[in-house]
Amino acid sequence: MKYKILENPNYKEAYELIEEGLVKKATMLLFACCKVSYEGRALSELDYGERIIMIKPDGCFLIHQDNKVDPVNWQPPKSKTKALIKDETLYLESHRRKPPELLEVEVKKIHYARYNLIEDYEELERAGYEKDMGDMIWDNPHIIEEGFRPTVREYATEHGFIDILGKDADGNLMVLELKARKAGITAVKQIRRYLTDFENRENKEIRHEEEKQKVRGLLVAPSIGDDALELLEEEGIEFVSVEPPRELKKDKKVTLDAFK
Amino acid sequence: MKYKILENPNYKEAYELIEEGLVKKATMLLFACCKVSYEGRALSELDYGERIIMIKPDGCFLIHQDNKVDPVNWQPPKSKTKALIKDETLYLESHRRKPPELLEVEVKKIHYARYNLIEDYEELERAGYEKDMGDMIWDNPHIIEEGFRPTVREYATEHGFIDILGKDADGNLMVLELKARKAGITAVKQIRRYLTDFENRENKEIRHEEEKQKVRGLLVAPSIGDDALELLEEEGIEFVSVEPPRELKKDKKVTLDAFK
DNA sequence: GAGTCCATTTCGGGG
DNA sequence: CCCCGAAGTGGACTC
Repeated sequence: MKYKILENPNYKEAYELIEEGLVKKATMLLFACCKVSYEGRALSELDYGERIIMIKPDGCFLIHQDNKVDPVNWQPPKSKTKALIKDETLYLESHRRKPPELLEVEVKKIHYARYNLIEDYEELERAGYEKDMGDMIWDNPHIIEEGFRPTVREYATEHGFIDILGKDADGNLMVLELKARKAGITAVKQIRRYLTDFENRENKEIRHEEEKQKVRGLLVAPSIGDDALELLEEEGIEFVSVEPPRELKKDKKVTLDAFK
Repeated sequence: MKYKILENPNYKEAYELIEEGLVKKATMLLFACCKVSYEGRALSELDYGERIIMIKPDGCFLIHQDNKVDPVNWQPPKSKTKALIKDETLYLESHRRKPPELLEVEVKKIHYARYNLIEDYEELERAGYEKDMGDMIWDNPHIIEEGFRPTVREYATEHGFIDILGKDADGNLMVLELKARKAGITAVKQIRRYLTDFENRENKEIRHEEEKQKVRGLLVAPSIGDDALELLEEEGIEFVSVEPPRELKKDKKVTLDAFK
């Protein structure tokens, strides 16, 4: 059987449904009045109230209140769920090994319980992220400026990775920091630190070869905040406005499929 | 009526339940085969598959696949949900004004729909966070060392806020950075920047008054990573091991209630 | 396994 | 309203 549903089951019926759902690696949905305690990376208690509990076949355990996007308590994938009865009361436990974390649910009244073997073979197609911007600029460097030639992506410095490193038409080094959303002051500081690192390295390794080579810092983002703009100008860093690409791979596939 | 439940409703019945649930500001739970598209801060598409949809009275709209803690698509609180029928098909839309974001769900088959007016008046009680650590140290400064006197919390510097500022028994300034979890290299760098800021200010404003006053940087965390420890020793910053307090306010309340 | 960084981060607090 | 920073961040990717 691919699913089972119970309305207002008693604790024993609910227990059996949950055990069955766990064995079948089904997705479970409970609506119940419960009390929750968590101990692990932190510690929490939640007194009795009606909540929605979701248990997924990957081991996720979610408890949702009637507000917020995030669950009030949860366990991540690969956690082990157990159901048990003690003193005529149903308890649920979700246990994580590393780091050790335990979520305990005391179920006072269960209004609804179901499990389903869910059929979903699709994955989310996304666009408009920093990585997409990087891809686009790598393939179309003229977006930044004519003559720009990107050479390295994710170039490692002491303080982190430079998104794109390259040279301009005059052979000057260019350090590009990409942001898919409005850039803030932190992004400017980030570039400044990269530049410092890079210029230090410059002085040590390359300066003697190409004395007049400059290092240009560029912040590439759809827009920039006022305070960030101020700091950027002080620091002599440049800003280039680029929108993150809003094209799904699926759309590209369609184009490619046209050749078949 | 405080709830309504439908098994395998047709698109029209489901539509009516959802409309009713929206009017009553109920919490809704749908299990349906659907296709999802999102456009807003980013862009995404998700082809047909069975998912769990949760609509909360605060305007949250969640779509969960059968894995992961996070929903595959969502809208935050205060979003406006609409249901509509077009070509004998049920559509759900969740719209956010600022920033403009739209989530569209085309419902191919609805297996289950319910709404409930949820009764939950409890809030999560938590402990073991950075703020709790700050409270504890503020109230019990000897945890750091004998003679330590905290003076300011969240002291503003150019690069951010110093968690706790104070003086030691000899009158030296102490800059405390708190971490509720294992401290990494970033925490050490953070302190180093605070110290730089602070010493600059020192030189300008205070140095002439108290020439021999030192500034001590302290990283306060339950533990520290190897690489972070190395940098910390190089920088002459001190490490103090403190576990975040694991006591819930409720426990304190119980103590207080004993006086009534 | 640990470290690093992005995210439609979410969420809460302060100005 | 925006800005800032913590979070049981989660999740993907690299080493």
